[in-house]
Amino acid sequence: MATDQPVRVRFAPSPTGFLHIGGARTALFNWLFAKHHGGTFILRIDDTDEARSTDESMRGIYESMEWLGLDWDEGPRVGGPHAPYIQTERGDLYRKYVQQLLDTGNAYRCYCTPDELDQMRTQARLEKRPQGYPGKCRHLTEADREELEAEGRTSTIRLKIPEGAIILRDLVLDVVKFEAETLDDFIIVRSNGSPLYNFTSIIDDIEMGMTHVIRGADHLSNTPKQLLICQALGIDPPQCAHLPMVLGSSKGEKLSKRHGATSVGQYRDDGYLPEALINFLVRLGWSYDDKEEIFSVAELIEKFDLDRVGKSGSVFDLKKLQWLNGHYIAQLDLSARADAVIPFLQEAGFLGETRSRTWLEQFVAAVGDRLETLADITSYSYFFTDDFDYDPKAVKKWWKGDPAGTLQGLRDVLAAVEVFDMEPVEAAIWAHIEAKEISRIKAMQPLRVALSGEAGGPGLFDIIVLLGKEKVLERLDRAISHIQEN
RNA sequence: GUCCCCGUCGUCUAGCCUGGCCAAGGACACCGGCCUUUCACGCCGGCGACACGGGUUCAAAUCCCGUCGGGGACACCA
Repeated sequence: MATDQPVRVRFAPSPTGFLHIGGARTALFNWLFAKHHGGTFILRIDDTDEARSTDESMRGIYESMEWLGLDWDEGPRVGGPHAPYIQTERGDLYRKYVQQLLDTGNAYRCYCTPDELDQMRTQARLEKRPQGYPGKCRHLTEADREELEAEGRTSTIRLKIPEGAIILRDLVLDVVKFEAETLDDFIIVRSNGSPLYNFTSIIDDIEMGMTHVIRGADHLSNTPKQLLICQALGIDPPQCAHLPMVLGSSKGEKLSKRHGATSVGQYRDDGYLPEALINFLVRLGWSYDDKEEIFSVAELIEKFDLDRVGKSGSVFDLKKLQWLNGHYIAQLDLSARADAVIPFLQEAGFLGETRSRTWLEQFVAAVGDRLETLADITSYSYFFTDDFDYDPKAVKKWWKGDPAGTLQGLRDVLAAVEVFDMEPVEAAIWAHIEAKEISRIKAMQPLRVALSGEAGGPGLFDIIVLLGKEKVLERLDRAISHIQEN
């Protein structure tokens, strides 16, 4: 537990699915911790469950981490002094530790079959006894073993749990005490010879020189087991820090699909910016002070540390993510914002006809800070298509009195504007309004509804200029006849 | 059931270690107002919490005990 050593931390997902929000938060905390302390951030793939692990998941995880900007100093694709970083590729590296455990009497072979184990568990449950392994094969003699093996039985290897208390000094939770007797002799090697997570994970942590293990609180009950393995091996374990859970609702449930999107990739596809997600995620369990809410990655690297991580679980609040996202989108300069928004416009089929880069940037500028997600850009469809309806509420409120007459007046004025630029258009409309002695709003809003179908949105002159003279007159004619027909 | 963790506004949290500065601060959301050609932004204001019960103390959100509530883990999953 040499805390004066250079920090080495890891994120060790199992590739059984996409990168989950909770996993991303864990990865982020590890990454920030490493960066803050000038240490090394390692990505390791804990895929000892070969049945559930897929290459696709692995690629998805890399991709999501790269998108978030969580680059790893050692790990798959980049290599490193402890390569390979994929557990199933680490061969029989674990074997010598198993042998040592066996030789020192800290582990033993168990010949119970899964069926027998299952029965014991069911029985224990019925009798309301602890459901852990009762230690049946713990005291087998050499002769017993030979007999069992002669029957053709294969064996798993279990760790022999000693007596006494296990004291965990957690960087987040402080001191947590476990009684060894409440743990059972758990399996560290399957009957087919492959090692299990609780074993490989801590062995790799040691092999790879991790100074800290920062992971979700859902791993807390694994920790005493791993500590015991270290103890049996006579090795100093890394420092632990258990992060509070990310919850899905105020009911305290673990975040799941029921509460909305749970994968990092989904948020990317929904139009969230990585910097917004990072900022949001970091505040789930970590705070800096009683004021600051918005942090750039650089600031986080400077400010993040484990001592300001809280203990209680936090609910994923989409509203707050949206607010942050809106903030970061507004932060983007015009060109970057246009770039960011293009894929979403394409996806919606709005960029079919050629639009000039200039037009696009003017459009994005007109939309301004009205976006909470990049995908929100598609709600401004009337800039791209004539296929829109008049919002009934907008119609009711703004097409009152003699709307057709009002619009006709505006149409005539606009038709007379030669150069359809902002200044002349604006001047013409102002002049018309003054001449007619009507209030601005009573001319502007009906016009807005006619051009966009809506009562809100970007500046009206922006809309007019962006649409162009032809479109504007066309839509005015359409609105006028619509009004007359209804 | 057993073991472990957690418990401040609806939500994220500051404060808790080192009791008094807290008739509990900020942020999101919500509500109202201002700004404005609309919407949004922004600004101003409002609503709103120490789970409960004991104890210690001159004084408790802060320390102690208990209760209740929530969660996690109890696999030849990770």
